[in-house]
Amino acid sequence: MTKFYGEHSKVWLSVDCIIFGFDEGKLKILIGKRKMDPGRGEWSLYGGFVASDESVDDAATRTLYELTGLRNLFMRQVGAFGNVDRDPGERVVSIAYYALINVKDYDDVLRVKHGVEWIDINEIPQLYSDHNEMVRKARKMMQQKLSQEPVGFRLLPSLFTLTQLQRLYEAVNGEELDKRNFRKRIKDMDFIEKTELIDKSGSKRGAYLYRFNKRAYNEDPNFKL
Amino acid sequence: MTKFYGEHSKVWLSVDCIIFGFDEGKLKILIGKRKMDPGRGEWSLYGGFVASDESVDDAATRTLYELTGLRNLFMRQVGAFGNVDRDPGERVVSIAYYALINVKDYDDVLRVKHGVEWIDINEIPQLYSDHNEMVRKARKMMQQKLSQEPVGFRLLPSLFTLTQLQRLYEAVNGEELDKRNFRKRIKDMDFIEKTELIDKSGSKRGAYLYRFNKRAYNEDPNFKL
DNA sequence: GCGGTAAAGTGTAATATTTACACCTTACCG
DNA sequence: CGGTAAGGTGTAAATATTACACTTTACCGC
Repeated sequence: MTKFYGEHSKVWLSVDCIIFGFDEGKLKILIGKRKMDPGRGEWSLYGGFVASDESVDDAATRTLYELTGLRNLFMRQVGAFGNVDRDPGERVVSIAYYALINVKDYDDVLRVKHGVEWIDINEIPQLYSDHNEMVRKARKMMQQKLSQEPVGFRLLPSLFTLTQLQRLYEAVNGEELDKRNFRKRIKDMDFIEKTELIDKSGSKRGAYLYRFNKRAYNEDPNFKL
Repeated sequence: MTKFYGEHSKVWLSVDCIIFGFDEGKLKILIGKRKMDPGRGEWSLYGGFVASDESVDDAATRTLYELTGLRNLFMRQVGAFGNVDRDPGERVVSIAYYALINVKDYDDVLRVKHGVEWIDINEIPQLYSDHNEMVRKARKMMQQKLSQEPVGFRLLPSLFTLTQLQRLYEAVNGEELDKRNFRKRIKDMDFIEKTELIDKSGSKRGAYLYRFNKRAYNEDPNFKL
């Protein structure tokens, strides 16, 4: 047990998840009221402890699966949060991760069972411990990522309209975009493919549905939004 | 001790430092031969353990100070590295940090005492454990940071020539820049101030020395390089 | 003292990118 | 069958980026 590093002290390691979703034209994250001490009843990110036989990344993947029932989510590490007194109970260092999910993929029964809710990213209440800081950093990193790689699609259904895509980028960056300029850029990216399908839920006229072609992107990754 | 989280297991936490310096027109980092088991004799980053009474950031600051004798370095977290078997001895999760220092500020006696050397970032040998991965990620983050904020100056003396500054950005980004275009951009940034001082070490003619004015930058932060 | 040398310093034109902007189309609904 | 609300489309101006070459200066060696 203490073959090499016996003189040093150990800490508990946890993971906390910032799960982004896009719904009703708004960027949201999943938070819930904490069900255990310390901090019972406070708004909090969903998290869990890192077990001795799993990597930190695996712990995050497992925690995301526990909460959402979803696998193969887009997930990135936000960073380690390690202030001595960040957890009111004990010394716990937490590694934050963010993930992108399509809200429609999340079974609402499961959501209610875990007691979490989708809250507009601009209306996050005070959260347990340093979770607000985690959310801020996650949001910055996620904004950055979405402007450099075509991962925004992970927040949308596999078929989406250009207006949906535009609203998504507007919500993420907090600024309105010009419709014609936006569509001009989309046209330059051959891996955003127009289908023959039409969505009539958003308008009387109906809008063409598009799809992200990952294979085409890998061949010619000229993403720019 | 186990008031709340007794059923979960704890881990050792360490910090590892990627210390960037700029010398002889090259971007370098400090690495040394490991002096302890496991991994004795392998090339490695400099690191240390996180103590029970210090934050992870504080542990990194302390470790940087131990190695360099310098305080108030520019330092950023790279992330947590948490594979189960990343350390051949025990379960140790490590938080990597990168720092920027002016090579001239580092006392060479201290450097030799710790047995570390400046190695060209493009010629890093195989390192202990997952340290190569840490270096790769640190380099990417540092490139990104230098292109968005005026922190490159932390790698230079407080007075520097435009050629030095250009060589620095060339080394960081791995591509040559056009001298006239580069200087045009510098002229647009009022917080890069020309002094009346002249450096004659780099040329017969001598070049004007410039200085970064942090106050001026805070008032008008229009950095673009 | 003078020619060679090596880095410092300087401007303009062509090209590419980004921005601003307005009207017609379509299909449902009452 | 007129009103409505979202879908869809092109051009010109402004801005940003790139490419490019010669003069100046002071030291050094002869």
